[in-house]
Amino acid sequence: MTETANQEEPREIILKISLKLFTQKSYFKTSIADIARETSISSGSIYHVFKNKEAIAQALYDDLMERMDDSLAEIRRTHKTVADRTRAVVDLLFTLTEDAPEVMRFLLLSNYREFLPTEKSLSSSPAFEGFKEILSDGIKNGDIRRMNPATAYASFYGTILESIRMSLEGLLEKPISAYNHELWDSAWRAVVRR
Amino acid sequence: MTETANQEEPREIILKISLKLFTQKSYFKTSIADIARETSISSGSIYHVFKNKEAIAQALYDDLMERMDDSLAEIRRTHKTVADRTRAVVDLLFTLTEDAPEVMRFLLLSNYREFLPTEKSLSSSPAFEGFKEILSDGIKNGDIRRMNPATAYASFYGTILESIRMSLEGLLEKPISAYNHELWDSAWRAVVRR
DNA sequence: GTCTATACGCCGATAGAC
DNA sequence: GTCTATCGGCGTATAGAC
Repeated sequence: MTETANQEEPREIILKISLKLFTQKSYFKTSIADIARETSISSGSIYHVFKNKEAIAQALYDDLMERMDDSLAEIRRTHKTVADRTRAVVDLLFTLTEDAPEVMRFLLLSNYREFLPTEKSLSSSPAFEGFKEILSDGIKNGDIRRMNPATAYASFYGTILESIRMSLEGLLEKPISAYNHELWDSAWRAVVRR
Repeated sequence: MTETANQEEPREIILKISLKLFTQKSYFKTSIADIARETSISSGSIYHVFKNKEAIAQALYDDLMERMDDSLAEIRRTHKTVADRTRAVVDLLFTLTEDAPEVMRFLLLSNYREFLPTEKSLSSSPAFEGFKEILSDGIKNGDIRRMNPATAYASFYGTILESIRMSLEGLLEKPISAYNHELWDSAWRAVVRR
């Protein structure tokens, strides 16, 4: 660490502001000049840190996904049953929705594949493949009824992700965590064995 | 009708090609020059029909939503129970996904609110409000268990819309209609009374 | 109502001084 | 590693002939 503590690095400032702007006005309507103005970092310096505009979005995506992967690993370590693990995943996603809504906006509403054309769709990302696998494990061990894994995923996470979208759009009266139990229960009913 | 029959009007040609391009490469990466080339209509003529690029997207959206509204009205007329109506809605959406995937891409994957900032989110559109209402009716008459209507919507249509997204992304082995029964059944389990 | 030609602003990216 | 200045190109939209 060559920096004095408490000083936020330019890279982090740029990423933070870019996430805000990309989710507020969309990637394509955000110019480097916008980012320069809001960060008080000149466009020249921005290009010193990132090769181009797309590289900013890519770094954002990589950072978010790494956090998601870490959280998934933590969940696998601290929870063992399918019910507990899915509950923890829902907790994680709802907590993110409340504490870092821009992150969920970026993942669910920004259509990031338009500007990161090499990235996979959200449901094919490593983290979400992990979420799928939790359900597949449940089919194997009988906690979840015999069904097509894709149907199980669409049912369980479709419910959860749609409710997050609604929350981000301001369509829920209360913070989404208030519906945590009810939504998990509803999603679980769709897949639970009897 | 001042046209000889069988001649497709410029407006319709422009809309058809624009829908294709907007969903293939996204609205922001599609230029008027692209549309001019693919339609063999000059950019000058395109601007004669539409005030600007956004007006093309708006016309597309309005046309799609009008079709959706009509289909919803038809469903209400020809089906009476909540189960039958939701089955018909799922049929409608899956048929659209197979026969006019660009339409579903536009509605579900294009994030149209980025370029049509005055439009509501899909789940707040008149057609989808109607889909919601079908579920609310079910809560009233007892076919659906007592639950928050937003939760019912997220559960039922979250399942259906997520599966459509997966189908559009090529993540399902078979055409989505092959999963019609299984998906309706799974979505229904989440909300049905007992 | 169709075309060609072009104006003009915006924005990503670079050059180069400090 | 930060800045200012600027280039080059693209893309929307318009002008105006036919």
